[in-house]
Amino acid sequence: MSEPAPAVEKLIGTRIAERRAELGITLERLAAATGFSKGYLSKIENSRKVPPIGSLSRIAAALRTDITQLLHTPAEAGEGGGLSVVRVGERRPVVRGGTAFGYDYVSLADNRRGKKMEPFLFTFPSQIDKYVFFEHDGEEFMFVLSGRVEWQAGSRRLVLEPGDSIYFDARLPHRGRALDGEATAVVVTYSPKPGE
Amino acid sequence: MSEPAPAVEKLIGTRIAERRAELGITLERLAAATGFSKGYLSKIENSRKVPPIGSLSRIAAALRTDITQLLHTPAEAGEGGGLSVVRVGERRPVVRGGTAFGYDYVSLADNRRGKKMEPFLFTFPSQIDKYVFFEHDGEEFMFVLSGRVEWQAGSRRLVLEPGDSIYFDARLPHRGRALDGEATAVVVTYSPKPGE
DNA sequence: ACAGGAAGTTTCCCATTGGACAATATCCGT
DNA sequence: ACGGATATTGTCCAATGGGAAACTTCCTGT
Repeated sequence: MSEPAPAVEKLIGTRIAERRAELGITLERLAAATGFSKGYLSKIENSRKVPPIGSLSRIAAALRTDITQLLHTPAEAGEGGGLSVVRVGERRPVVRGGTAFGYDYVSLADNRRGKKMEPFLFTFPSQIDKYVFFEHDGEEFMFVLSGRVEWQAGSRRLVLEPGDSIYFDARLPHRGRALDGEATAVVVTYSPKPGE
Repeated sequence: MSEPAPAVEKLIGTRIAERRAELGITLERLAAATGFSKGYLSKIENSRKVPPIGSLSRIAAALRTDITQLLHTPAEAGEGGGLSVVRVGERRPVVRGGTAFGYDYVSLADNRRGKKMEPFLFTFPSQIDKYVFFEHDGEEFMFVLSGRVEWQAGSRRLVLEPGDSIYFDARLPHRGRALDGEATAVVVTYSPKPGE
């Protein structure tokens, strides 16, 4: 039986070793910090043992890193993936939602999975069908390109002019509309969930 | 010894269950896809068992997710403002870096911790001191406001005009410069690390 | 050159755990 | 109530996490 073994696990050891080198600390010090024996840690770094999640978490903490850093995806998403360009003329209106809530917006990146941020070009029309609040996990950034936008987030209500930007926790109920005529803005959202 | 144990592991099960619900597939189908028994998977979802990294990786693959998604530490810190506005006139040049590399850029959000995205207003000058590549963890989004920018990411080199945008894996070595005169762009970076 | 040591590796071993299997429980629709 | 799906739980053996300590290198001083 062949082991195709893309083996995320093989990398963990190297990552830990690299990180420890960065910090310039010895195996023994790491052992003291984590509570593991230096022998065990050595085996881990050389990929002879794979720690369970809990242990890896302790190690990550001792190395002042996040556990996800140590698990960093193997194949560096290389060509094809990794990059997406959207030209002015190539913008495609977002399928889901679209103009549904009275806003027009187009996606500024293709829909490849694993993306951490979701960029949109928003157009606030002069009239909005349903002026409702949005409230979702994650964080949101908006940069006003043109027009004036009245923005409400939480208890605050403010008017944003071109060039103004705002960053907020998307769990705050928020909504916005153009004050006179139309307004456009670049909006980037971050969402902890995979997406979809 | 008491176990303070914030236990990242408790969350894994829930994450998997949620993700499986999203996909609308049954335990049995997941069992078939992963090669594990449905009984075992059930225990995992209920946090009665914690899978080792390799197994978790297989599960993540079957759920068409990344392993890091399943381990992602939950929402930390809620309030404390949750909102920050930067007016056109109030932009402050970023301290670290600043014009160091030949680029001018100002932060478009204050430096509160825990922020997931980091928005900047970039100005590409006509002359750049050191035209070096950047390469860091995370992802990056750029929306060109004015001027023409020659951008290189990985092996690709392209010219972006106002309104064009690009999204890419920041591990790809990347750099950019204004083609004629000056150029400005909104740049938003996402970095998996807490900070620094 | 040799003695001391610090950092890292490997061997040996056992207590713990991963994970299959089958039985049981829960939730439908008819 | 009965059947058929899906989910949970108890049992149990093989696999593994992980410690203790011996064994390497590679210094640095005398």
